[in-house]
Amino acid sequence: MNEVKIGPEEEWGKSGEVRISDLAAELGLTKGTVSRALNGYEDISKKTRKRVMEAATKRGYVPTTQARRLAMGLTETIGLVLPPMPSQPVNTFVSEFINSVSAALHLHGYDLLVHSANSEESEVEPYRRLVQSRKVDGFIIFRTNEKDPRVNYLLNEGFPFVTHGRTARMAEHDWFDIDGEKAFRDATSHLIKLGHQRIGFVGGGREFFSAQLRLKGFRTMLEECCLENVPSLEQPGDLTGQGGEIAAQNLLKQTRPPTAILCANDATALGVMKAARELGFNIPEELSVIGYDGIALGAYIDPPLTTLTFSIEESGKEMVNLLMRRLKSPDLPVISKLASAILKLRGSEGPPSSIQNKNMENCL
Amino acid sequence: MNEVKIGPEEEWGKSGEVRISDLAAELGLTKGTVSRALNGYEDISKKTRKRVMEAATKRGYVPTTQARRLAMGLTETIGLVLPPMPSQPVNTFVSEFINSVSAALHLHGYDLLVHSANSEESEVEPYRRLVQSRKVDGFIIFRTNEKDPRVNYLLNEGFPFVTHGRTARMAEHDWFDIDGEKAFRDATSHLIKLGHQRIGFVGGGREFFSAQLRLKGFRTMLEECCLENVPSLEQPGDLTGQGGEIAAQNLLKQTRPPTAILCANDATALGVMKAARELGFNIPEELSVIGYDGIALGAYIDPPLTTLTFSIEESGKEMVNLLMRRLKSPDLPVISKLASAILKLRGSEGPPSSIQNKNMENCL
DNA sequence: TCCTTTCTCGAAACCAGTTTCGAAGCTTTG
DNA sequence: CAAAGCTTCGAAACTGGTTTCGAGAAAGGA
Repeated sequence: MNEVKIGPEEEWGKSGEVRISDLAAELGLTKGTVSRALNGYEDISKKTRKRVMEAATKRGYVPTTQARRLAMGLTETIGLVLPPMPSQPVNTFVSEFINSVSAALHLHGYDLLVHSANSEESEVEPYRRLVQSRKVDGFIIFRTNEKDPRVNYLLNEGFPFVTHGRTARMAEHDWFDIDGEKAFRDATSHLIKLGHQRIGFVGGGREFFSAQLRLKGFRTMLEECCLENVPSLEQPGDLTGQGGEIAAQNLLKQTRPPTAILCANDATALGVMKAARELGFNIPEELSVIGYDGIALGAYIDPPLTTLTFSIEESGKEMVNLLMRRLKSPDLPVISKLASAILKLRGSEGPPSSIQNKNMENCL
Repeated sequence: MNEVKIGPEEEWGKSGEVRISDLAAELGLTKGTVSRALNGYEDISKKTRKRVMEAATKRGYVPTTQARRLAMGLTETIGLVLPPMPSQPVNTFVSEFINSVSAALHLHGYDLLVHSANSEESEVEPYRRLVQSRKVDGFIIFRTNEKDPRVNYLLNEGFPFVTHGRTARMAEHDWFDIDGEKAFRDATSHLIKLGHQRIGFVGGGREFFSAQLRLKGFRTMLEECCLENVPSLEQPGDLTGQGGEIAAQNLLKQTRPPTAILCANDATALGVMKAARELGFNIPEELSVIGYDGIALGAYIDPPLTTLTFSIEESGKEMVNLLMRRLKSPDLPVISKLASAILKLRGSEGPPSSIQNKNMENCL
């Protein structure tokens, strides 16, 4: 019974050793009164409130989070499960994203619980565990697939979450995404205006919905400009540097190689540039390359990589906003937000060596 | 009073809606008995234990984490505060590290709470808040400074933590580090063996202890090989690409520019390479460059960046091991672990164009 | 002055678990 | 057959807070 412990002045140097009951005993009040005084209830006299707050400050009293959350029935924690990392991670999206999400959550009094996926178990298993043990109130999901088991599971549970990226069921959940389709229309258009007519695309694999949308943007713009869509110029890719290398070899060894290659991400673009160098293609004179992600490193290579970039910080903020809204009012209609990427010209693209844009004039 | 609710078979589809009291009521037992049965206490008959466990499985009962942790007086959570990000982050250390730490913690039943530092407040503030609100049992700290306020605060509080990197008070806390001094001795030695005699160093600023140790390794090896330590060849740097550019300009515009530059990290090295290109230095023929960090991207640039690399996964695991040991037995003596980096030759270094290694023979 | 209203706080329930203690009931022993 | 010892479980306290309810005191109105 330490409720009665009003001993002599002990050292209160160490943080977090004062309980609400200690404070109450010291002030001759009950726990409930102290709690209400600190939480701004109206039924506490000004005098008492002041007395309580001063004592709390003096003693460095901070309520124990676990207890508060248990009593209030919430976790104030958002879960983020890291998808399995590529063995050679190239971009800093994840850390920037975590940073931004964490900062935004903090403004709302929420914590970020980061969990790593174990590649040996099902993709949804970490989510299931976090839901069942009630460790989190909601999830931030990124790198969505078109058919995403995580999304299916959480929708089925009725558990709050927001995705970075669209899914087949995007009408049923809040999401934030970058308009990759428009981004690739822009990039394709830029290349066509430079005079390119044979443009390759690398990386439209089935893995990620976003990569498919980028491919779609590419195709759309080709069509709009009356350029033929050559299947052999579309190479799948696993969104890694190595995948880019292989795809570039397939493209550049063709009888009529493309004069420009669009890549679904920067890692791929780096692989493409490497393979191009090895095959003797000068960039950008003989081959233009454009990536997607806006990695900072792209500015330091030779030539600097032209890329599509977007604000990761904004992504994180927006997603947190969507999620907070959902937590406050679970029954609100689903909303989504589409942000745009901008083409950052750095030098890895230029007009093709031999400009022959007769077709274009016919069309436009 | 849902203790008595033994209604007809309802759907138990949604996860986490069964409380221990529901289970107890259904079985005609008390909460305490059910709890003891599930937690392997000896004073429960085999029959009862089996009955309880089967019911728990059938109903999908999973104890509520918050309640369990409150009752047991622990948080089972480790805090990791992200230092302010460089505006142009280049390396993927943070995400890989988080991934590895999180996975390792999970094996011990611990969660990872990731917090971002707010640049407007003191560096220790996030730590103070997490300690006071008792949200974590310990910390993982990385990117230490020699005099590190975070370390000072936690040591003063007697709060458990492990650092990635050494500090001035390393004798007082557990730490893990990469032997950067040895790494740079190796790298310097490698350059000297190739014939370099004027070697520059970029990035030994005061910010990070580790960068100082790298500089120390560089100096030590110069001395061992009887090479003069030329102050103008040591350029400070802020460990960013831009810092590397500026430093390289300072080095390469000198009357007698170095034939090789060692960089305290890869971001710096990329900046150095960029500046060198712009000043017309061919790499590696006219200038060798070596970095530190082993970023995957280094393999894709031209020439591929030679760098010092280490296992981030091992770092994470080891740090978690150290921290778990500390949490179990707070009074054990401080221990530390030093891992080594290996020189990954990729092509950005080679013999200097004009070899003149007369001095070396004198010495060795 | 007495009754009603308002202010202020204590008491107790509650969140969902864990753990200690003691008391039945059964078995073993002398 | 009684005393002693086990086995097994219920009861209750405990973790550290929050919140509801109601009672006593002070203030206001008739």
